[in-house]
Amino acid sequence: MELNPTAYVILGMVSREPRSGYEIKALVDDTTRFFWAASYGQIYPELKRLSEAGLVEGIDAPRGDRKRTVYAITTDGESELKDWLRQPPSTYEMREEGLLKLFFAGVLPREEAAEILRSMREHRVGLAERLQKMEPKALAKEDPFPLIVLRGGIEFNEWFADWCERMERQLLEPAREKRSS
Amino acid sequence: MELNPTAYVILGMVSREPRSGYEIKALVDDTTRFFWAASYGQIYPELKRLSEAGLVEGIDAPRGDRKRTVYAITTDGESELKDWLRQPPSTYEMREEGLLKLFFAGVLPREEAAEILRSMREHRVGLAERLQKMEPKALAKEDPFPLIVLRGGIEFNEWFADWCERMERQLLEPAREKRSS
DNA sequence: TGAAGATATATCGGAGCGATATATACTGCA
DNA sequence: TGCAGTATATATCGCTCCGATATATCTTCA
Repeated sequence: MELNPTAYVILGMVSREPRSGYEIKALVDDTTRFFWAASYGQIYPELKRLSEAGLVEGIDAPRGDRKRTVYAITTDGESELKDWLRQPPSTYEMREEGLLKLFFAGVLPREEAAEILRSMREHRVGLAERLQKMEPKALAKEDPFPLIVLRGGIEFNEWFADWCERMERQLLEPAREKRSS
Repeated sequence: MELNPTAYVILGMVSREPRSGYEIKALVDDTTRFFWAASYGQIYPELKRLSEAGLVEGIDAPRGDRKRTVYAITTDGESELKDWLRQPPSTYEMREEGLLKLFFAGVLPREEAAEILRSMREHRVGLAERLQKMEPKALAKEDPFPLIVLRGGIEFNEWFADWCERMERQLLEPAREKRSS
């Protein structure tokens, strides 16, 4: 079975209980978005494909007169999800405009280069706080893994913020030798 | 001036000396790729646009009979680059299949969930080593910023590897209470 | 009653990325 | 000398992804 990672996000999101495309999107935006996003343009077509492949099953679940389809994982879908979880992860990407700017910061005066690090730090501090506010919700669930991942995110952002602070200090400190570890 | 970040990668890469599209691509693959990639399909069209906008200047620089164009930054290009560097960074993305798998690892037995963390750790250790091998080259340049960024990458991967190790231990350690900070 | 916001599905355009096509030039070695 | 393999150089295609938006119905509450 050849599925893209987005398909597995969906399988994972419906693996505990059936959900609509809209609910999946909202859940993704609230949880995995920080390391794996998904848009409507991916979710709805993918739900159709997964349904045709027999990995999920669409169930009519209207709310009032507005029609609504929730998708439940099938036994085939479950084993597909588990097979994927057992493979070593293969996709790792990062896009960080801050690091890019820092990389080219040699064309700026030192003080302006330090400003890049200040912006980066501020952003990471804010992110860590935002994630911290999500902890109670994750703590309330019985599945411990979302909480582990969330705490990893918090720790990562705190590490990053700290690194920015240290690099800023190093940059502004009265230059002795040019560089030393 | 409305430019995408890739355009600024190019401006940055030609800001010290003129380079061909091929050289820019090779440089990106050797340096910024870990936090900002660029493909031929972006670079060559973008060089044309930047040239038309007067931010870079194409110069014929054939090697033997094979034609070749190197691009030099113009004064307009320089101030455009600096303006961009002075804006706070706005793009931050991460795609980490490992964290995604960990997020859903609750459907697996504990030992198999720990295996995800082992794969992730192994990958990060390898990455840190790869980056470490690039240090001498970065140290040889007089611009300190690529070195700072490189060392940040090393430290990040080491932090990540360490986190994976700690989480694996926590996962396998004789479960007392379900969770505690 | 009616405006605002939430739920629900669908689709479009643009950007990014990997892969590949096409040529020429250099390098090593049989 | 021949030639195979690799490096240089430019160009392009198809796919995925993402943000934005369109459309419609439902709920809330002033």
